[in-house]
Amino acid sequence: MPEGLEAEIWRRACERLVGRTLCDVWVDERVADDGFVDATTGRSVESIRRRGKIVLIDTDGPSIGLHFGMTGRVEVDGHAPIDRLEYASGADRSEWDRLRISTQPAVGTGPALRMNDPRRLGRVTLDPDTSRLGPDAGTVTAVELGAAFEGRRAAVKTLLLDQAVVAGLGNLCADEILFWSGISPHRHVDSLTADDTDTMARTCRERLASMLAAGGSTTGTLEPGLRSGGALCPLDSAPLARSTIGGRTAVWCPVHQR
DNA sequence: CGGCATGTTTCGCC
DNA sequence: AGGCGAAACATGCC
Repeated sequence: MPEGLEAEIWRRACERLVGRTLCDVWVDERVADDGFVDATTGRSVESIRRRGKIVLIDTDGPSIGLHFGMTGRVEVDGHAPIDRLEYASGADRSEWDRLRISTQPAVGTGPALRMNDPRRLGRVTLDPDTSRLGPDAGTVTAVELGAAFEGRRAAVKTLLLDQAVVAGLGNLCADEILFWSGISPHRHVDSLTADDTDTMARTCRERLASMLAAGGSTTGTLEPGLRSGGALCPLDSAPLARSTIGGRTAVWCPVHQR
């Protein structure tokens, strides 16, 4: 699940931690920065932010960075804002827990913040470096997108997934943006017109807002059920195409995406 | 068993 | 020098 939209859903859930003190911190040391427990225990939570796909929990000490990899998810006060992970195990085993933090005051039993990640590609960091992230996909402007593409030649799909170009897009949202922009994922950015980048930036803002309201990156028109093969384009009923671009599977409509 | 999965980093090759 | 593609990482599921 974890694209920028899921990070935003979890950021909102984490806001209820503001004002509390972190009193009991446990972390899987294989996914955390050295000294994480000592640096965070006893700190109080001041604010929650998000940059791209990273949730930042600001304390009166360091900021905690949560990155979710492919299968990470979060529970706050025992509540999971997103309970079913696409392309991940439906199980929820405690041995896959990577972070557990109890707070004072506590709400209910169990940890106030819990991150569970079967595949262990997620990371828990101290003061994560977000300086290389591009503009957020949810608010990106045509000017910003044009500037980010300047001097680049790679396939547009590859650049949309590059967090230094635009921050927050994952494989599903990138395909969704291209689908509604009418642009093939194979197009190289040096062939895009000003109209193309304008359409893409506007589509980013509109579709991401709509998908966030609907529940995240699986709620697009190009929903996961259409990605397996043999599905038809919801716009013109042409068979959808699949190919590998930038190491990821792209799904698109060869008829209306050019 | 082989292949694939909402992600990032690293390593060579231009 | 820096962009680019493939491989690596780690684990579960179909």
